[in-house]
Amino acid sequence: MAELSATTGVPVPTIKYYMREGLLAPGRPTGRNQAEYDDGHVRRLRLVRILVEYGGLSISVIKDLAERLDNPDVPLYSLLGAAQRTITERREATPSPHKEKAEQLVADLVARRGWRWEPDNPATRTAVGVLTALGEVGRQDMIDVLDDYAAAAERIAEADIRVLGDVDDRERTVEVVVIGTALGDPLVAALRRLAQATVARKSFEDQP
Amino acid sequence: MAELSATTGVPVPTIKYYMREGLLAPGRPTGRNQAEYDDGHVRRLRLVRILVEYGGLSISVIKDLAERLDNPDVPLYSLLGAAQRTITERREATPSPHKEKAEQLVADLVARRGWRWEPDNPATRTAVGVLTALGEVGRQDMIDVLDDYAAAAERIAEADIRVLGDVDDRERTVEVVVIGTALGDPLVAALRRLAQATVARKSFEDQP
DNA sequence: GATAGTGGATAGTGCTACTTACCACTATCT
DNA sequence: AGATAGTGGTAAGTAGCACTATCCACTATC
Repeated sequence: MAELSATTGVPVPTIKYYMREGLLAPGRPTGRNQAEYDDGHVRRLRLVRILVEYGGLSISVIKDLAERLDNPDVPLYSLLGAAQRTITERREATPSPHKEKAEQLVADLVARRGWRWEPDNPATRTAVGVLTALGEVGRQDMIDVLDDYAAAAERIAEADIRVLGDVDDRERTVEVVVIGTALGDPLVAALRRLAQATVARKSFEDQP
Repeated sequence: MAELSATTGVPVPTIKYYMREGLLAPGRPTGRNQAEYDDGHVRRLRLVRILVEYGGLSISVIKDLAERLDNPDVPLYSLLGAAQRTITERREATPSPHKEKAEQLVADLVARRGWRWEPDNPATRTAVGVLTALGEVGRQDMIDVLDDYAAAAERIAEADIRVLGDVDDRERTVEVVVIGTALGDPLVAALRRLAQATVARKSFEDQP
């Protein structure tokens, strides 16, 4: 276990805690108080750390994900959907006229883009929630650029799926979805900031 | 105060708490135990709630933001930068060969896109951190689509700046930056998921 | 044979974002 | 005019989370 801790940089008590919580399978026992950990443990531990650190996922969500990953009866396609759904946090907006407008906006956008309309998808709810909030603070201008956001999102999604196409075995596929979803978000956010800094400077220099 | 609570949906004790923490200015006193709250209070309270709920910002970060917003001596450009930086969380990666590669990747990307190279920008650090993590779990394939991500990010940033160009007064400008940054991230993330669902289905149907 | 480490369990920690409880006082309803 | 609910202000308490510390009997290793 000391070795597992050393190669991943995760403290031993934390590893124990993850095992207790079911995020990490126990090692193969080689004696009364000895167990062996293999490469799978290292991979899983790294995955957990990444999801916690960059994805900001809670331990219970990761546990849920880990359980599905470890259960061979769960078919791949449902795993992919579940992974996506689990990672996305639900954000209900309280009913209001703004919410209805927001729902219409999302429905129209989805139709315009030829996307699937999935009202129960947490991503749909989050989009509605964000647009509701924008409506409530009167930021119509931000709602107006929604199509640009959507086009950009589609481009990202295409890249995501391209990556997925290259992967064959089950464990890896799910790993890519989980990591890609959890790490892609902060990555896009970071790149957005970097681009903003440049674009902003450009347009402020033009008219200072 | 009951009215303030009713129009925003924030419980009275929470409003008191926010005032104590300096996120919200006290009302104009009209008597020994009575005060008046105006539209500015409603706006600010909504802003705080949005940043907490969708932006996932901590109270102390929001306090920092609120202080700058309320201080007329802080020039606009520094406020914009501060807002961006405050909202972005820092994510240091521990030194490793992967980290060096990641730094090189980001530097190259920035150069390729003609962006400004800002090594101390938390967004740069986050990008490096994410790429380091990807390297550590051996997800080279995800690193390969970085340019698509960057192109999409640039498109989003352009939309962001376009919105900003339409705003004139100080308080509103900062509000747009803060809200746009804090709400844009989850919005993009949600749209990405929606697009993924469609794109994935398309490519899985082709080869089931 | 001393020391450090093991798997396993329970209890404790530090942090954050609120909530509760209390105060003296006052607006408002009846 | 008296009961009731609400006010601003403050101090103390709470719930949840992600660990972290302590303890245990035991064992591998120096």
